[in-house]
Amino acid sequence: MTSDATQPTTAFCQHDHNHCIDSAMAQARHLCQQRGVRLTPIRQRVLELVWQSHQPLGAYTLLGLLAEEGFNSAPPTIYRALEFLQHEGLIHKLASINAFTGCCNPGTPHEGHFFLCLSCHQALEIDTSTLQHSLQNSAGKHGFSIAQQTIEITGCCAQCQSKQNTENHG
Amino acid sequence: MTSDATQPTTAFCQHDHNHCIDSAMAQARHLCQQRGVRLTPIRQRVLELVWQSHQPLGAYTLLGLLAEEGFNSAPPTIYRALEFLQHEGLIHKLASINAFTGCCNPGTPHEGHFFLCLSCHQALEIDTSTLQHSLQNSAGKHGFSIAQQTIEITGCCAQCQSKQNTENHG
DNA sequence: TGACAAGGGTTATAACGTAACATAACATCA
DNA sequence: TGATGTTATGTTACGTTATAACCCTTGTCA
Repeated sequence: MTSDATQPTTAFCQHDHNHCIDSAMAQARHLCQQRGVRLTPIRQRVLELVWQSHQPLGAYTLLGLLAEEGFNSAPPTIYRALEFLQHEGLIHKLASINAFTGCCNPGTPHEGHFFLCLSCHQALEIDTSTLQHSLQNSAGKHGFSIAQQTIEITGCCAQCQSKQNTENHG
Repeated sequence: MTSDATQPTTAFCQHDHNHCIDSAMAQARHLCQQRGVRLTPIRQRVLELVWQSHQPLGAYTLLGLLAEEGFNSAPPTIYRALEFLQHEGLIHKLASINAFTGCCNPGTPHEGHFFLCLSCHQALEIDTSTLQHSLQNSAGKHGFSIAQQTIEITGCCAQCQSKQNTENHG
């Protein structure tokens, strides 16, 4: 098995993640202002924490992180913040692992479709326009009207695969 | 909006469900025997209950049903049975609603892909070979090796849509 | 017949999520 | 300015989903 294929820049690749965070936060502030909704300190901090993590975070993990910073929060607080962020399209929930991750493209409304690496636990949001098409096609055949999509594919990312190959052959 | 399109026979249509259950149970018994694994009374009853229900069942609902029948079970019992049935490909778990549903085609290993109706709460397992193809394609581009797929599409089934139309216009 | 594996019983608890009510912060307008 | 309504957050309690850990029973087989 070779890994010569050129790969797009994704969560699975080395990159300046601080840049991602800054830009995501700026975009979030912009969108909220535009829409006349309030990105309060808690909401903002939750979004930052989600973005800072290299893997999707659970609600209670976030709760713990907030507690460390002096936010005196109980579960409802965090779930409200997460609900707000989801509603504004700033984060996605990963139902299969009960965790949340930042949305890479919050400007345009879309469903979150993900590859989840079982090894490094990172989530890669994928663009699936063709997949979308065949789903709509299938829905049409059954007369089904689509509301929301949960598409979460687990497996092993390219990085982890090559790591494992190195270990096995080294 | 018209609803003239011919539709396949699915969970969303009227049909003799007893026949479904019988045939599913027979197939399960056959598969387990073939594989040398034991379809014990509890496992068998759980599978039947899942099939008897017109909508996916949660673990604790199943627990309640078993309790009514004198099975003196606690959560671990039911989760073990569900794990077994999942492992043998006899049921699927719907992660987005924490519920379980019978697999329509347990002989051939495959992933469960579902339409979930938000109105009648029924689940329709769909065949998605084209979707499969575009997923594999996308995975290939990212060097991602797929293990397991969670594809759960919520919305409104044809039956419920036409019911709602009737109500609105009647 | 005793070692072993598999299945299930039992207790306890972890992890995830929400209802309901109280309070604080903010806006706005007489 | 302060009465009022709205939105956001704090707080308590509890509901729901899932698993860890340990033990006992039963069947199998050398």
